[in-house]
Amino acid sequence: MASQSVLTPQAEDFPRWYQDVVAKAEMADNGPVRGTMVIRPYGYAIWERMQSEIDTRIKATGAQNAYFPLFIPESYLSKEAMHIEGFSPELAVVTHAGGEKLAEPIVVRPTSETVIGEFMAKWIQSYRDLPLLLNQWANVVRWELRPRLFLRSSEFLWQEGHTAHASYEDAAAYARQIHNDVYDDFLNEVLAVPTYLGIKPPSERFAGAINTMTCEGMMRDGKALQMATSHELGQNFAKAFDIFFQNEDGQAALCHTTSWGASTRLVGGLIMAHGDDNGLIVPPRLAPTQVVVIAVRDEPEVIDACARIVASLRGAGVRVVQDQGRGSFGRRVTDWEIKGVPLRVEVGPRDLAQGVVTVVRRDSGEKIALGIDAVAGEAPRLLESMQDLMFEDARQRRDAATHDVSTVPEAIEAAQSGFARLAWDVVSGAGEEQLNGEAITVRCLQRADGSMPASDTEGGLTCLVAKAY
RNA sequence: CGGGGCGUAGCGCAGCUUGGUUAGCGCGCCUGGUUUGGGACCAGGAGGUCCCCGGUUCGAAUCCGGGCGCCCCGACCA
Repeated sequence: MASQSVLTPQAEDFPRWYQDVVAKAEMADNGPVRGTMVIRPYGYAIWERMQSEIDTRIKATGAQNAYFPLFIPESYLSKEAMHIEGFSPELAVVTHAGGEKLAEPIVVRPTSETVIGEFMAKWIQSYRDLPLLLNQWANVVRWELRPRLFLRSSEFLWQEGHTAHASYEDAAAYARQIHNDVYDDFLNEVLAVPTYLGIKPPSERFAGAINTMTCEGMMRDGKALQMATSHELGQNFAKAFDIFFQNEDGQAALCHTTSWGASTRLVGGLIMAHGDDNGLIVPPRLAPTQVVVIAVRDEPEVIDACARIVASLRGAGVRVVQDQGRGSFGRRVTDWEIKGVPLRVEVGPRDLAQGVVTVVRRDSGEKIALGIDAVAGEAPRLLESMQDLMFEDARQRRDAATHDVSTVPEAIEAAQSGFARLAWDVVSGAGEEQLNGEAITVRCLQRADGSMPASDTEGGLTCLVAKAY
C-alpha cells in the first residue's frame, strides 16, 4: 500500500484525480492551442492497442481501410441541411491559404460523411458494387469550448466507417453488426467495460442520421460516457450526394448509408472506468505492457534473474518489460502502479534465496509467491483471470448504480450517483427538458428486455438517463 | 456573451493590502556521496522578460490605465 497518496483521491475530487492520472501516468499533455492534445508515448501505446483490436474486428466484417482528405469544401457540408446545422458551431474553417484569400472556404473535417459520399457516388454504379464498406483512421477537428484531455479535445483521433447498401434492411443490419461485433465486443472483451446498448433519442441523434446507436459505459463516479456510436443515415446523404446505383431490374435507386466511429475518447473511458486511487488499471488484453519485472535491489544476480524471467515471459507470448528505472524500489513500484500495468514481478535477494519471486496483481494488490520457473506458465492464467474479474467488477458496480424509477424527480435523484432507468413515455418531451435542466441527459432508449429497438418510434421503450461526459 | 477568479523558475504556490538592496518556498532537474523489500537522505548547484504596453515615482512583482491569455459558474452547443 502506498504510504501516502500521489494522486488526488477519487472521492475527494474525481476530475482532479483524472487530470492527475493523465499527467502522472505520462499519457498526454495539453497542446499549445487551447483544446489540442499531445499524446505521449504511453498514452499512444494504449491507443495503438485499441486501434489494433478494433481494426481487426472491422476488417472481419468485410470493411477495408482507405484515406480521405483532411480538407473539405465548405459547400459539401451544406449539402445536407441537418448535417451543416449540427456541425456549424464546431467547425474550423480555412479562409486563407497560399498567401491569398480562398474563393471558397475549406472546412477542416469534423467527420467525413460528405467527402466520402461524393466519392461513393462516383464509385458506385451497380448493385454489384454494393455493399461498399469503407473505414478510415484519421484525425478530426471539432472546436470545443470545454476541452478535457481525451474526453473532449478540439482535435482527436478516431476511426470512422462509412458504408453504402442497396436496401434499408441491409444498412440497418450492417450498422448493428458493427455495433455488436466490433464495438460492444471490443468494449466487453478487451476494455472490460460493460455497456448499455441502445438508440439515441431524437435530441441526441447524429446530425443527418435517421437513427443513432450508442454503447454507453459507466465511469467510476457514476457518470456516463458514450464510448462508440453507429448511425443509420437512411438516404439523407445519398440524396445530397447522388449516391445512386442501378438495381437488378435496371432501375436507378438511392443507396442507404451508415457511419460509425470510436475515438481517443476511449482512452479517457479506460481511465475512468477502471482507475483507482493508485492510478490507472489497464485490462491485460489491452495493456501495451502486461507485466513489469522489477529488481528490488540493483545487484548483478538479481538483474540476471530479472532478465531470465523477462525472456521466459516473452517466450510465453506475454508483453513484458524489465524495469530500467532509477531511484528507490518504492518509487519504481508506484510509477508502474500509476501506469496500471496488470502484473508486477518483484525480484529480490531474499526471494532468490528461496528460488521464488513475488508477483503482485494491480487490481487487487494481492501478492503471490511463485517459483521462478513457474512465472511464465502462471502469468498468462493470472492475466486472463484479472481480465475477467475486471469486467465482472465493473458490471457489478454498474448494476448497483443503475436504478429503476418511475418518475422524472426520482430519475433526477438517482442520476446524482449513477443511471436511472424509466419508461421513455414518462420522459419524452417536457421530462427530457426538465432532466436537461439538471445536467442530466437521456443516454439511450432500450426495449424493456434491454435489447436494441429498431427505432425510437417503437412503443413500450425504456430509457437510461444520467449525467455524462 | 454575463458573473467571479487568476497570470511570479518545468509544475504547484507565497510575496502585492502598507512600493525599497540579492524575488522566495515545495516538488522536479543537475553534480557528488550514502542508499534501495512500498514515492530515500545529506551536501552542493542550475534555472526568472514577476503575462504585455503605457503611466505615477528617486525607485514598481507590488500603485494607476489599457490590452492579452487562462480557469470556474452560467448561457450556447454535441
